[in-house]
Amino acid sequence: MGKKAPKPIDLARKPRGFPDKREALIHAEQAMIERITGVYRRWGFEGLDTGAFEYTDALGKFLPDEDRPNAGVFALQDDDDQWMSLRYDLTAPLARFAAENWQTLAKPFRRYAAGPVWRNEKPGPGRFREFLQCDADSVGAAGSHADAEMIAMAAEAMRAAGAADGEFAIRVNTRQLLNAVLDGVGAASAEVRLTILRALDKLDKFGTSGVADLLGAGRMDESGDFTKGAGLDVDGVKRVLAFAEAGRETRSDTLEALGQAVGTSESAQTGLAELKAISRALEAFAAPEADVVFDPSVVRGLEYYTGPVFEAELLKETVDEDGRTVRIGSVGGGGRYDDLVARFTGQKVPATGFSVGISRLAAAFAISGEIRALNGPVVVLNLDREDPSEALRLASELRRAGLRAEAYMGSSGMRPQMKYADRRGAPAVVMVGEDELAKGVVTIKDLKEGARQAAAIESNQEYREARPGQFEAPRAELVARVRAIVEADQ
RNA sequence: GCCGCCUUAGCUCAGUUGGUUAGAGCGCUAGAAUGUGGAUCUAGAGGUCCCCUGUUCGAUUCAGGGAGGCGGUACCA
Repeated sequence: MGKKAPKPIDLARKPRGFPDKREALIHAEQAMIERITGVYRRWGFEGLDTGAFEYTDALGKFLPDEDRPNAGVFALQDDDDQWMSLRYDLTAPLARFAAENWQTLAKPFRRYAAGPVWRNEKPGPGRFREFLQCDADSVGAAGSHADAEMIAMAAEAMRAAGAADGEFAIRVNTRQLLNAVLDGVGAASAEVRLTILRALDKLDKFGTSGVADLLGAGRMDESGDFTKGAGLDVDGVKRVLAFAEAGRETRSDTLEALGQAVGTSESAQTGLAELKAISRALEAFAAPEADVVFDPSVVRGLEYYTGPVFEAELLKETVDEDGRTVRIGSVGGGGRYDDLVARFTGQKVPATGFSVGISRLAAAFAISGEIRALNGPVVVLNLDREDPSEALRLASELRRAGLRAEAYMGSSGMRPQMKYADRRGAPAVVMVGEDELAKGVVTIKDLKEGARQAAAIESNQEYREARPGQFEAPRAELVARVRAIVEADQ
């Protein structure tokens, strides 16, 4: 009795979709944000941060008097019983800010923002309930050249985030053309129109036959679950598919193909004119042809987009450590939302914007093993358990010279201290014991070099005598010798 | 939400056709090694076999229910 540890009171567990992030991931995400906001700033956008919470009605949907105020968003009631929600994107808070400060802003108001957003949805690979977005928006900018600017800048942001030639594409479409097609097949009810749009959006996922099923009777997924379709007849399915698959290699070829697939209605003409204007502007921006494609199957969210819509897709295949291909797909998106600010001001304000999903992009890089562990600090071993002063002094000296260094703060002996340095990824270890103090030297061990040399050593005895990677240096040379190791290691 | 699969040591997983002491590899701790990380050898610690109820002389194993995880699908402003 009494030997076992007491039973824990609480389980250490974490809600799904709220990821813990270790150093390598934190650095990767922050570097990505810095590079992308760098692009936004260079294009003339200014920073604006807003708080995590907004009043629920300011976010537009999910009113607090509905049955489930928390569906989709995380909501709670303030002291005065008003419902507040954690922001689910950075665009809705921007619309609120722009409306509140409209009189004092230089128009168009061009701002960028980066930060966490929250969605109360089921998480999946690369999908979280708390994740980082990095946005740019122009509020008060009408005209296709403003949309084209977003698109060209999105491509540049993707490159800045680390996607190389051919590893991503910005896929562009416009709501006007989608409306033309819906009208063309006589889809009158909102329900059927929604179902058709959702089916279209899945072209890259399910292919032609899967989308044909969804446009017609319905589709069975691989677990046996059935999704009801839009109920179009054979001719209707054919016409929608002909439109969806009008995408061609080049933007001008796609425009030509679309001209035939989309008819002559007013919205068809408007949509084609939008894409043509975007195409012209993209050439002026010198956006590489392969970066931006026109793709009629792009739909995006159904709530607030009113004109051009676009999506940043990671084309590079992401393979996890078990060799399985993980589907990442869209890592960003945007479009024109001319009605969002009008909710607050009553007056129509044209706006267009773009958002990069930092967390998903970083997750994609992490899954395929591209995020490397960072070097740890130089560790100064503490060999005098009675008085650690010498170790503290040496570590301070290294820090003052700008090196990342720490004195060992635990209570273990030398072997565990070496092990600790190894597991921290320390480039070097500094040792000063009685011998060194007496001789006025420091012992420095280059851990990476040591491991390299030790790989060739067979016997224990030889290993013990070799002390690979280790050398003595005059105390005065401490900083210079350690710096040489650290710098060689980067 | 709906569908499928899964849950045994810190991790990855064997196994028990219902039976007495439930295993491996990795990791961890200690030692070989008298101030020295990785590799090597030796020893050791570590378990509510997810939870509840039922069937049974007996349940980690069977049945029902629940929870959690993974995947698909729906939704995704």
